[in-house]
Amino acid sequence: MAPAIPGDIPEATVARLPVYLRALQDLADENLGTVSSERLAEMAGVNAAKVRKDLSHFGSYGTRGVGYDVEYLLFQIRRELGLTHDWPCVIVGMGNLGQALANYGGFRDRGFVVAALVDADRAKVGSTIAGVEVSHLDDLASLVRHHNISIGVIATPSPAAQGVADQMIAAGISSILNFAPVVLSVPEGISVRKVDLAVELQILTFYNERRAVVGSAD
Amino acid sequence: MAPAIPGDIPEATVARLPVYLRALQDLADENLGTVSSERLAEMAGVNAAKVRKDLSHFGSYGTRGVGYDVEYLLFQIRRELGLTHDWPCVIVGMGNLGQALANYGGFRDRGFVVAALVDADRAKVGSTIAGVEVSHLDDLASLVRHHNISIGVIATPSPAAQGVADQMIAAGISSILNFAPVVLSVPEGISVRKVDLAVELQILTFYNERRAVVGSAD
DNA sequence: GGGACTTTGTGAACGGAGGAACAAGCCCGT
DNA sequence: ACGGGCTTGTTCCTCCGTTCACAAAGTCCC
Ligand SMILES: NC(=O)c1ccc[n+]([C@@H]2O[C@H](COP(=O)([O-])OP(=O)(O)OC[C@H]3O[C@@H](n4cnc5c(N)ncnc54)[C@H](O)[C@@H]3O)[C@@H](O)[C@H]2O)c1
Ligand SMILES: NC(=O)c1ccc[n+]([C@@H]2O[C@H](COP(=O)([O-])OP(=O)(O)OC[C@H]3O[C@@H](n4cnc5c(N)ncnc54)[C@H](O)[C@@H]3O)[C@@H](O)[C@H]2O)c1
Repeated sequence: MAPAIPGDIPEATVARLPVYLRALQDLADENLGTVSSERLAEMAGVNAAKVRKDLSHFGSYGTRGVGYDVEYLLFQIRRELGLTHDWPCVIVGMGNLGQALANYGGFRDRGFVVAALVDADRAKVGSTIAGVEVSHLDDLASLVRHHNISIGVIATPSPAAQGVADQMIAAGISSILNFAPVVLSVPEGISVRKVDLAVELQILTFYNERRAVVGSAD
Repeated sequence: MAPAIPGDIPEATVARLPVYLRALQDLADENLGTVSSERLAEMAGVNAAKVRKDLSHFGSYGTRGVGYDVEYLLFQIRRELGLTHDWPCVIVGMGNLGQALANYGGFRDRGFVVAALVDADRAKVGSTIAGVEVSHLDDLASLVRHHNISIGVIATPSPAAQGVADQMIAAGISSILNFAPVVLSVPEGISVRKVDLAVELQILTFYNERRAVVGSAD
């Protein structure tokens, strides 16, 4: 899961940058010129010192006594995250989840363009979802090359996930977002992030159960 | 995001239990009687020592020289996670994502029963999704009481999320899984977990961009 | 029954992340 | 020009989590 050696930015910091980014976009929408680390921290749901330390990894973007320039900080974080250009993506597996993802406008808004949709089921190939035609898995490599895709989203059933990942990597994809509840094995240099909803729910039940026990002990 | 004081189990351990659980279920399906920490670690994608230390928090469930009894360990982890009984859930917001979630069989399989579906749009209320009738948001409290729901899933647009969360909490829900890209503020004692796909993608682009820079420097 | 082998459970070292606190630096009003 | 008041950038300390390494404990086979 942990991507190889990232440089010198702590992984925890990287994971927070998108949260700061979203908060800053809200501030920009309200035409706020500057923001203090305290306010930004509150919006992001973290500690103010953490915000300052995170941002200091990239240089001194703030002004003492004033705060951070919203627009400038937005630009810097976007640059750090590589969001200065769009990222073409391919979604593999156009079932329940794949279709919901394809129809979701929130990706496009943030610079993630659904360039291709892929399924192994010939019955689905040829149909159009969210304005994009569904291609067959066999064409994955040529789609990746043609659209210069570097991000792959896996929304297939679990048993197919590893095979799809292998094909993605063979085609040149280096970043994978995996929704199938399996641990993918990938070579060095490939980033994988996994979203597993059942895991999230199970973590919730752990604390729920604990609370019940502790609560009844009062 | 971090749930209050959980007892004495490290948060990181809790987050790994569901992963072990899934691996153990696979082993049980193959009729494997015992498993070593090393094999389990490999399946879960973690370090073997970590597996042993995690499991040791709950007592000595293994046998030296042999490993862990798969069935017994399954039972213990299920018990720890509070998965000995089903958990009724409510999904609020039956758009793209909400419908995909409602139709997803993987929840039911893991003991999460979609007991109620809710939307604010009167045009959607009354329709049936995955065998469950969609109710109006106004009926949330009575649904929660009637079905004894303790888990709420938020799949509404961002601006509605905080309001929905407040209503859930007022109705007695104590665990929330939030898909809207906002930081929810909730009182002490309420667990919230957030799934933000755009954040995941942005983390991937960070490392992708870095790799490109490092790669070209070779 | 005993010795070799396997694997757990845990003590200790290590590294990274979080938070408090403060000096340095900047703005503004006078 | 200068002092008062903010807010950053950073230092230091602490804590949590990871990993190594090994003794304890059990199995298996002869
Ligand atoms: N739907 C959800 O809300 C949800 C939630 C959590 C996790 N997931 C996970 O996401 C994955 C997809 O879920 P779903 O509900 O969309 O399933 P689904 O069965 O509705 O869709 C799966 C799709 O993948 C296609 N497919 C199968 N093998 C393929 C292959 N080798 N290459 C390309 N496409 C292939 C199928 O034709 C089908 O269209 C599953 O792993 C599931 O566990 C889904
Ligand atoms: N669709 C995806 O793949 C996806 C991916 C990532 C994140 N999200 C997030 O999930 C959320 C839902 O996305 P979507 O694509 O399903 O949106 P959508 O617009 O398709 O659906 C939203 C639904 O919520 C209902 N709703 C609005 N206000 C409500 C309220 N106060 N109470 C109850 N219901 C209400 C609407 O009637 C609608 O049915 C959004 O916050 C989105 O950012 C979605």
